[in-house]
Amino acid sequence: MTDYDPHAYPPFALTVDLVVLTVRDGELQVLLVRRGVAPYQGRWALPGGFVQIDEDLRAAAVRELREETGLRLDDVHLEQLATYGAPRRDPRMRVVSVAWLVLAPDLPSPVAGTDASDASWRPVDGTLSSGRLAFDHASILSDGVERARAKLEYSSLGASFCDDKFTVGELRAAYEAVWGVELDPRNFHRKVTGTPGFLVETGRTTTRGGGRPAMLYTARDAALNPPLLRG
Amino acid sequence: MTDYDPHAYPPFALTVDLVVLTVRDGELQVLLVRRGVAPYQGRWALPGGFVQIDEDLRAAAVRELREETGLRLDDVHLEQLATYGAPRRDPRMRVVSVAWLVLAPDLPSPVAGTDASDASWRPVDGTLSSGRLAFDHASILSDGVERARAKLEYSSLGASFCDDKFTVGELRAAYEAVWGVELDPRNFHRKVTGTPGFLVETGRTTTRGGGRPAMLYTARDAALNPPLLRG
DNA sequence: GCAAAAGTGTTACCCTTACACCCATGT
DNA sequence: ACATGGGTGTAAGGGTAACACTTTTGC
Repeated sequence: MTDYDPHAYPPFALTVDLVVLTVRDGELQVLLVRRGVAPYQGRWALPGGFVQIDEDLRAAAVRELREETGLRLDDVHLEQLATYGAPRRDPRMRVVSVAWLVLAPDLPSPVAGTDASDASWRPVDGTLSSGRLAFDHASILSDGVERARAKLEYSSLGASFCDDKFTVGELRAAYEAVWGVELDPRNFHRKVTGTPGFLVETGRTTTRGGGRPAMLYTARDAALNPPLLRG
Repeated sequence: MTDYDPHAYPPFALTVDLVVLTVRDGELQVLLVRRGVAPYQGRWALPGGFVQIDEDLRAAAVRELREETGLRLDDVHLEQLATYGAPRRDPRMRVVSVAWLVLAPDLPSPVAGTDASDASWRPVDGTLSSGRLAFDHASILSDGVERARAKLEYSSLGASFCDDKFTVGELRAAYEAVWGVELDPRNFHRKVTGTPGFLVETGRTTTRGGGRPAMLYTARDAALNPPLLRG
């Protein structure tokens, strides 16, 4: 960082944009809002908004997540994706946007408590191929999907697409939707249950989905992340 | 992105910071500049500077790379790392910084054409353990090193630490320095030469380093990236 | 009983690892 | 001749992929 004249630095507008991914109806979907004003009026866009001047970047992402999607941080995985700042990406003024990747389970009440006038889940494939998103959001979405696909290979993030308690079959369905492939149920089961630190048995089983009762798992061992002090 | 009042958005100062890594003397080193003014006067910091109001983010990183380190984009690998924007990360005002990761070969003229008053290569290990970098630059450096170590596992980026033409032994030395491990020369050779699209033989050999002449390779096949139109 | 999904066993294959061994140069 | 690093051969072990088979439910 170099010296500077505190009265002469150029001012930038700063936003956060959210790539909120989930698995619905067996396919990867993204949460989009419809723009009510120009530019790109009527077009679909990623949810997002301006960062407040005393607000942490992650806090801004969490706030927009709550305001525009009704999701809470406890429910989802949130990580920084990248920052987009081409000079003309917003035709009105210089806006730099820090994009965040959110992986969310399929929610019982889709997009509850939404701030935006019109928000809905849309299939990622059709959205990207139609090329009709506002601003550079198609590029951001593409990067987010690529990141999600890559991270599922070397992390336990796939569980972020599942509910609190889930079966191995439900987890496999999430992977199949994100990657667009079919996985062998037997080998997938052995792999995820055999990887230490990935799944934790709850001791409970379920028959939702039919067939033989399946063990329910959680993604992390709650005992390893105790709720701070307990008394 | 939501609606906004174009006269009411909060203004942010925007900088780029560079994590420039190289391998020197068999260890991973980072390029640091010494701050001449408060705050953190006299402390080491990452090179960087303000983004101009009509400048692309990557262009700002490339400009700072040239101004502060004398490196050209042709010589190095450059990728966005992450964006840091904690409200008090700069005690004077709200500054958000887009950090970039640069992987550079060990240069014959170290840090030529430097803009900063005092710049030098410093071992990463000692720098991180001393905890004396300005601002949140220790955190940025730590993230950059982690990214570099991770990417070497599933990409051919290790060659970014080598000169234009290099031997398998030189490439192995780069991996050993970044990871801090010893690799079996025989198996390493088989692996990198056997991975399609990683190395391209030049047909030339060298005896620098002693021993039997070693084949010289380049990282990419120039024929696959033709200089646009040629005829 | 039958369909459906869960879960186990088994085997072939591939990639990694460890290390014996040979090659081609400088001194 | 010898040291030095380059490069090949080979065999053991671990993980993956393919698939036969058993288990336990709902209907």
